[in-house]
Amino acid sequence: MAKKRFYITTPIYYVNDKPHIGHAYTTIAADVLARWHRLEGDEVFFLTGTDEHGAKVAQSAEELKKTPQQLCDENSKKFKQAFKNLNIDYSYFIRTTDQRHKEAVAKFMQKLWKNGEGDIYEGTYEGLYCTGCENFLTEKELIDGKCPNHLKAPEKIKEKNYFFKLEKYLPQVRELIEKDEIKIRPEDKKKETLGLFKQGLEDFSVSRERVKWGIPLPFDQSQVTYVWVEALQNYISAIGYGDNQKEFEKWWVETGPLHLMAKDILKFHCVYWPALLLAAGEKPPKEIFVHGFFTINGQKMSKSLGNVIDPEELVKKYGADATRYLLLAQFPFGQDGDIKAEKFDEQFNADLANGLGNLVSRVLNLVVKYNESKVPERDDSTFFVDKTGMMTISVKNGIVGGLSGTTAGGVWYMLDKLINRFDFSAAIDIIMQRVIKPCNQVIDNSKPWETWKTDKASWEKLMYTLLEVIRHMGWMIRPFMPNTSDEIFKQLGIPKEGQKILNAETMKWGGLPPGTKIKKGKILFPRM
RNA sequence: CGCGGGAUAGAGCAGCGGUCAGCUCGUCAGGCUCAUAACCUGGAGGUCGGGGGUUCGAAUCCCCCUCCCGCAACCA
Repeated sequence: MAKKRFYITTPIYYVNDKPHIGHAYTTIAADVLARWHRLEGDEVFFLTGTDEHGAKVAQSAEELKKTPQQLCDENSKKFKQAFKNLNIDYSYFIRTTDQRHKEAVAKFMQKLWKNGEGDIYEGTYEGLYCTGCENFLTEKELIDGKCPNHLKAPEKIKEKNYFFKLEKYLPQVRELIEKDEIKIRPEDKKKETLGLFKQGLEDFSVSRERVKWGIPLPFDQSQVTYVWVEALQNYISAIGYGDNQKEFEKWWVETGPLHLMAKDILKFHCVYWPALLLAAGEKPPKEIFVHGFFTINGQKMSKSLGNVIDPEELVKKYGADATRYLLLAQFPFGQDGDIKAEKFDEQFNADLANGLGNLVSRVLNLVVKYNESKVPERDDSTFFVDKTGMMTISVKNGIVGGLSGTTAGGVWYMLDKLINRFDFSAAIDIIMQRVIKPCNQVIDNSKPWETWKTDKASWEKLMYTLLEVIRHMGWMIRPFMPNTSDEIFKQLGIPKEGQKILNAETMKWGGLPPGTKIKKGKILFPRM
């Protein structure tokens, strides 16, 4: 666990929509990674924010009789609030209407333009324009050749646009991806990206003439920068591009970003963005991780189907910690997965109430009942072996173990490996299978409710071990469930624990001082 | 042949060349009573979508087929 820097981003979310479960999912994952790295002592910059320009926002604002800026302010606030409710600890929340971002974009675009010598050229954009929407529509959006909102056929219109010479950079970007210098994960998403190259990619327009709500091109004020092109630049404007070279060097050049996102915006991030950066003379992103989509009860999540899950409802029902846990536990992070509302209740009860919560409760209760709430003396000579002969909880080497045949420290080792591989659901499973389950087994086999009377020495060994395992577990779940982690430490009587950093010292066996007065508190997760 | 993914116990998922194919939920039968009607033990339940091949050995690699799903400039 070397001390290093970690720069992680989520996409910035389009304010024309209120936060839904997908936004929450990506952001929670990013937060877990950020927290994990902070625990390891890394210096972390975790960026998220809102994307606020474009015709759609302007249009919605008009319908609501508001200025675009008003609408953006309101909706951006909703995202901030949603993230606060989910206990997201970002370093910086960028808004593309921030002055700083606008200036950075102007500088970036100017660099691409280079007084007409650069990689931007004038061209014509032709599309189907609906005067009602004041927007271009795609063929796909039309119903019977008509705009679905205004029920009339759009006109074919041409406008002057500036285009980016994407084709010039394609070979270079492709090579960078192939060599993993832009590391796209999971592997199948890398394949999918390379597939895009095979299918052919064309230069794309970077400006809009008719759209007013946006950032003007520095070299042609009559045009506004295409939202996507400008939005991508948040990743550099937020860390000082153009106005704080030192910070920019530190995070972009020396550290390099990990862009986290869902697969729908793969092309923008894996192709367009690196190409734009290269054209501007900047380093391409270091790593891009693309996760999957939800389906709800087997159906695609969409507003028109009305099956969108509001993260607020989940938080209201389960609390922030459990919501974070449940979302990440559903399926492997890199893949698509189906979500069913009943499954949340099911897993909440199984893992959190009956598993984690009940374990903490039963262990602390034994201490309250049979040892006057005091942590017993420590005894490292014991280790417990379950029926199959697997070493389940080992204090032999002073560290929590948990896997047959592996060295002590197995659980920590695996957790670190899995989280760094973005395999959150597997990491969660390790905690359930290798920590909580063995503890329950050991308790049942050892019958501490009898031995406190008949064999106090072995009772103490057992109980110290269990309490110390719970302390470790408090650390293990910390990135996923920070509040619960705090609460566990508090109940163990060591509230300061949560302020420490995870390292060889805190991970060592025996961090819980014997004699500590535990404070059995509220039930962590009341059953649904 | 547009690109990509998937098909494994009743349900949801892991495994991706080699211990009896695992886990969670459900189900059946026991046990325990410290705990949030919780926990523990055991059982039933799978010819790993179909066919062919490679291999000493395949759910795992290759080929073909069937069926689902996503993407192809709104949207995590």
